[in-house]
Amino acid sequence: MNNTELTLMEIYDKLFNYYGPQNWWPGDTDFEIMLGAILTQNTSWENVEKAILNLKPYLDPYSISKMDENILSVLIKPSGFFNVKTKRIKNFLGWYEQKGFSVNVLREMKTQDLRDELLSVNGIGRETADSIILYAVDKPIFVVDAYTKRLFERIGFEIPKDYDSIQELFHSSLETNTYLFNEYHALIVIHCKTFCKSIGRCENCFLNNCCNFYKNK
DNA sequence: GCCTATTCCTCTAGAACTAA
DNA sequence: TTAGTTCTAGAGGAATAGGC
Repeated sequence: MNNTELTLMEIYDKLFNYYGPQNWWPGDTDFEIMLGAILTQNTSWENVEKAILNLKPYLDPYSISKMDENILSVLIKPSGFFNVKTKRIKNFLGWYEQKGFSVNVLREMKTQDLRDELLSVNGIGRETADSIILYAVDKPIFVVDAYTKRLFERIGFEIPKDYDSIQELFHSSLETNTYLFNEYHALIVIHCKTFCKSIGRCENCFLNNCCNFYKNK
């Protein structure tokens, strides 16, 4: 149910036509993407890039898993929450080691099983788990974040409160396609950073003619 | 057991203020 | 008036505590 005449696919087309392909996630390796998914929690991507730059000489799971926690926390300091994130990275690597540090092992798992296992790791929540599954493991799962809720609520969709219900809304409305989910989430992020900020820049937004938030201003 | 509110910690954007 | 600096509120995901 929604209060807009547009479908989720039509909104995707509008975003894609305006911004073009985003080709996320910005990482050189699958492992870098996984780390980035943890480091980007509560932080802007610019600061994550600084932390990843510090980690570049050690960017393989073996090196990071052996690294002293104090050193790791210093290296990831630019991304904020460095003490918390150090523990989360170590927890994740403890789980990843059981998989032989192999992304191919993850690819062979059923998506739901993989997600359940990731969520059982202390420090990995829904958004982080889904980001890893979509962008590092290349499995089709829609990543929901605060931008997603804000954008579609403003447009006029009746967005459920809980994460899984929002995700189900997208899964049931869109083709199950890794590239589509990848691009859609990236486009939502860039749109919310450009126009649909907490204080919206609606006057210049190309979606304002179909946005309830703008019409009711 | 499930749901909600609070806490954690740091950065950023924007507002407010000061000095030239 | 402008430029530079300082201050403040808000954003962000996950864990945890507390209430139902």
